[in-house]
Parts: sequence; structure tokens; C-alpha cells
Amino acid sequence: MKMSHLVHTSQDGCRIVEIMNNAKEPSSSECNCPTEQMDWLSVQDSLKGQLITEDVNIFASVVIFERPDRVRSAYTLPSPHPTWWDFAGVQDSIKGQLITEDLRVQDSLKGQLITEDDFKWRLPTREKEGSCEILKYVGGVDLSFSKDDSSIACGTLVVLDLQTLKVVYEDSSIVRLQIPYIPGFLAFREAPVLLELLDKMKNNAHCFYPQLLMVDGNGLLHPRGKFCCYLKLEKRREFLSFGLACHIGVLVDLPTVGVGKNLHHVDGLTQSRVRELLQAADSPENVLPLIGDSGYTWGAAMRSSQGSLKPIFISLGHRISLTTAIEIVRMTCRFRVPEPIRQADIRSRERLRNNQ
DNA sequence: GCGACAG
DNA sequence: ATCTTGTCGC
Repeated sequence: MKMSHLVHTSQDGCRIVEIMNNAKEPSSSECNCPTEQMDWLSVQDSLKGQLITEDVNIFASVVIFERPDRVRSAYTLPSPHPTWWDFAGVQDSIKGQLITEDLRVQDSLKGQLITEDDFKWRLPTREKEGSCEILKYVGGVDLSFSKDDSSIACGTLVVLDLQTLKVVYEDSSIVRLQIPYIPGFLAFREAPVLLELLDKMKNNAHCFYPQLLMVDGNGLLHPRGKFCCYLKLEKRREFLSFGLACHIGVLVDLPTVGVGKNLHHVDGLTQSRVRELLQAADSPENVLPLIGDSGYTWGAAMRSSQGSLKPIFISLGHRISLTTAIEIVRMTCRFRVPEPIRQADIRSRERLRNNQ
């Protein structure tokens, strides 16, 4: 079995080690102190022996060392021998419920009734006959982390009035996360806390319960997102997950928009390429569809405020079309990051500060 | 040339 | 994500 570890150094000098499979050999430059190196490596080897017991495709653990011989904290995945594939199975079970525009097209072809965005409200800016309700309450969720202990997090849910962009509801909870951050598997780390906050609000039948949710993280803009729409179960190891916004959206069954502050590289899309296109396409709206090498549209890049060159990345979460998602993001942007997400971010960080 | 990969 | 500095990006 081939394994590797990534070593970071935290502010207080602790070594943070991520041990994983399928990666490259550790580079020797990461251990620059020769005397420590021996101890350090032997400790790690013994941990490897304990933590990694399956053959391949296992993420074992994240271990934080205070010293080479002392472990401060370690995360392990919940099941005894979890594999990436276990996680994928969980998500596949909820993927079947995902409703996107594409699925609705498929439904209409089958002679079904649903041909529009799947919600009963409408945007204030859109004229429509009938007396349907107007989108008013927009939720936003985010997590902040303790600088001292990166397993301590504060998840926050806010609800904003769309017209005024003022916060009308706020709730948060501080938890210890069990699952490490793994690129592509963000949902497993962050979704549980956020779902709890949403469930709590729903169970109380709160009158500000959001009609739409904005999530700090991608939706279909994800290595496996494309396959949500078209495949029930694609057993390819490269595509093992999908975005946080989809994950949450399906589980709370709300229209959901994903907003990323950085691009998750997918299907040939890179930061530089997007920048290039955005510059070339001097569209007045500052929006660019993110079309990958395969021709699939994963989402959109948008320069949301005048001041910022750096775009945000919008993608579908659930029960909404990209067009509508973009429109809502634009309506909620006072600064680069849409207000619901920005407020959740600010307030969760604040709560964490005051709590410690 | 190294490494790319949301939070 | 978090730390901070400085000012851009391959």
C-alpha cells in the first residue's frame, strides 16, 4: 500500500499531519530538522500501523502533533474501516432525490407536470400572474473554526429579509467535528452541524424559516456533480462525492444555491482560465458560464461587486435553475460575498471569539 | 519546475 | 477553514 502524509505547521509550532493513501511519497524537505526527523517519522509510522488497516482507498486520519512524540488531537473517520466509497454510498442514496433543471426537463419529457423551478414563491423582480408568495426569507449558512483547535467549529444559520438584506434570524452552535476536511468531501465535515440548525428551526415552525438557502461551498460544481443529473451510480473512483450545497439542499429539501469563493478545479476549469475568459468576455453583467472541456455547464463565475476582480463561483444546489440562482446571488450581493453567507460567516466567527 | 483540489 | 502581510500571477 502506498501512503503519504502532508505536513503543515500551525501558528503555535504544532505539526499537523494528514495521512492519506494514493498520494505521492512525502518529500524530504518537509522534515528539515535532522534530529527530530527520526523520532518524528517513527512516531508517525507507529500511528500508521494503528490507523490504516484496510488496503486501499482509505483516508486514515488527521493527527495534530504538539511535539514529535506527543499527539494533541486526532480525527478518525466514524466507521472502523471507512473508505471513500462508504461516503460515496451515503451520497448516492440522496442523489436520487436531487432535483435540478435537467431532471425537470427529463420529467417533462415523461409527460410530467413540473417544468419550472421547483418552488412556490417567485422573485420580487419577476412578474407573474397569480397570487403566489414572494421570496422574502433567504437563509445562509457557514462554519468558522477555532484557531487553537481546528476541530472546534461554530456553525451558523442566518435568515435575511431579501428586500432589506437585514438579518431577521440567527442561530449557531459550537461543536467538535469528527471528520477532517478532505477536498471533495466537504459535505461530510460541514453538513451535519448546519442540518441540525435548520432542523431545529423547522421543528419550531419558525415563521422566518428560509424559502431559499445559500451555502458557502459548491453545489454541482464538483468533480462528481455532473453525474448527479445523469447517472444513478457511477462506480468510478474519481467521482466519489458531490458538493455541500447539493448535499444540504436535498436533505432539507429547500431550493439551495452554492457559492464558492475559490474555484474547485473540475473538467479543465482552472482559476487562470476563468480569469482569462472573464477578462475577454467583457460582458456588462460580469457573469460567465463555467463550461468545462466536456461541454457541461457546471455553474457560473461572477464578479459580484465593482471593486473585486476575483469572481465568486455560483452553482446549483437543489430545486433551482442556474439562471434563477445567478439572479438571486446578484440581488443579495452588497459586497463580493452574498449577504446571507457573509453574515453567517461574520457572526459565526464572532460567536467563536466571544466563546473562548 | 512543482503541484494542481470548495472549506 | 486559520494565521498575516502586503499589494499580481505562472
